[in-house]
Amino acid sequence: MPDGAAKKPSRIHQRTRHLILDAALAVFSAHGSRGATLDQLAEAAGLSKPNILYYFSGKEEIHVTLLNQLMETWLDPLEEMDADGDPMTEQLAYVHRKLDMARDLPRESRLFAGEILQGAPRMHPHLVADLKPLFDEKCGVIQGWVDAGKLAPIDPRHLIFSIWSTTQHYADFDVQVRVLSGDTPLEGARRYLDTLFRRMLSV
Amino acid sequence: MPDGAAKKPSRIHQRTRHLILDAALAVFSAHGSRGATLDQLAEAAGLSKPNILYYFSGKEEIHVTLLNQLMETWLDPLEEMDADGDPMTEQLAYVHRKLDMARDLPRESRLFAGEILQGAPRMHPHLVADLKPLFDEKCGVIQGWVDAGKLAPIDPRHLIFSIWSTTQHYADFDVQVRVLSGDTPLEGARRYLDTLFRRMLSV
DNA sequence: ATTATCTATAGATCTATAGATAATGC
DNA sequence: ATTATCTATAGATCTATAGATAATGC
Repeated sequence: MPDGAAKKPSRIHQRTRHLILDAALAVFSAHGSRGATLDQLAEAAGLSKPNILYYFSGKEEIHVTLLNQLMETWLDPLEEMDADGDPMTEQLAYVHRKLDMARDLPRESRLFAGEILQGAPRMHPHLVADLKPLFDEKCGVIQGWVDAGKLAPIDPRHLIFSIWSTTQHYADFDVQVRVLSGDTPLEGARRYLDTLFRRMLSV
Repeated sequence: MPDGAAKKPSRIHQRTRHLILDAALAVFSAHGSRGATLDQLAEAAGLSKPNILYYFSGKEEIHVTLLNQLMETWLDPLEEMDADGDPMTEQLAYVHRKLDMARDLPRESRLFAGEILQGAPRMHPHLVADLKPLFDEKCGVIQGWVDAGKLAPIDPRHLIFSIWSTTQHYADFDVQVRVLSGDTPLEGARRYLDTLFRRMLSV
């Protein structure tokens, strides 16, 4: 093999990697970084423990890989907020995208929540390097809309925090939400949050 | 000792129990149920491992004791919501109490969040037996205010969820909040949330 | 020939106990 | 006398490796 040529991963290799990462998402999001064991990963992936360690150097590498992939997914909906769009429409669309993610990607939401809850030991650099610049940019956009009188005056930072917290709540605190509201209340949540932010931001 | 007479715990016993539980709150909230080790508990409490097990039958009992105590603390601010008070004042006061708790009891907030995040394996019965009835009662109170035209029409359940999520966010996602907003932003949070719920609930 | 997988197990970490000793309260 | 604490370590659990075998791709 020539110098510097990357070894092309086989199709089986790629498929098994995905299999392991998907199993790991389930296990890590349900039991936490420390609660997850190689036994559980192997069981969930339908592989032996040594086989998992053939694909990843260890439990920690699997976890870190998962979190790195997640960061991109997590930034996407904020990136889509369009400075040239209608301000109110853009905000409500962002709320809806985040709520869709709470519904469709609850394991990812809980994985992220667990990491932040414990002080972001693995993700802290990502937060500073990737999330912070995007956050600042979008805060600037929102502040611009406020200054132009197109949104009611608010602190953009806290607006974004409240959008994150209210939407992710339905994924992260799912058990509690179920106990308290009986049914799966995502339709009601959508109506409520739409009203909440519409009233908040109307000039 | 007569039949059925409880053995009176000595003063040292009570003090050491508290010492252990306080250390455990720090360790469990920072590392999760599985991430916390007896070594860390002993270190944090300044005691030997066997001494800790002299006071509690094991790690699990310490964790459960912590969560049981927490449930009461956690219900308190909701219990204070007064059906005879002024509706808007009561709602905003509740928001402020919850935000005070995020500031003053962040470890408790994170301990609770971690437990719910992992499906409430220990607290689920408490949620059903203690939280649900109180939640339903207060939802009824809020619905009464809405029906009487004293609050704007909203679903009380989602209102409460949004108060919980927006306030606890400042404790549970503290690291992220710090990275993104630079300073400790609790004064700004108070103003923002006051405005948010005032606009939401104004008739 | 190389890649992918397994069984068996070594080594590390963590929980909990055995057994001895010191401190406290009648 | 009882309560509280310690050192040393047994036993359980978990991560990772050794070494052999099966499957895949030139």
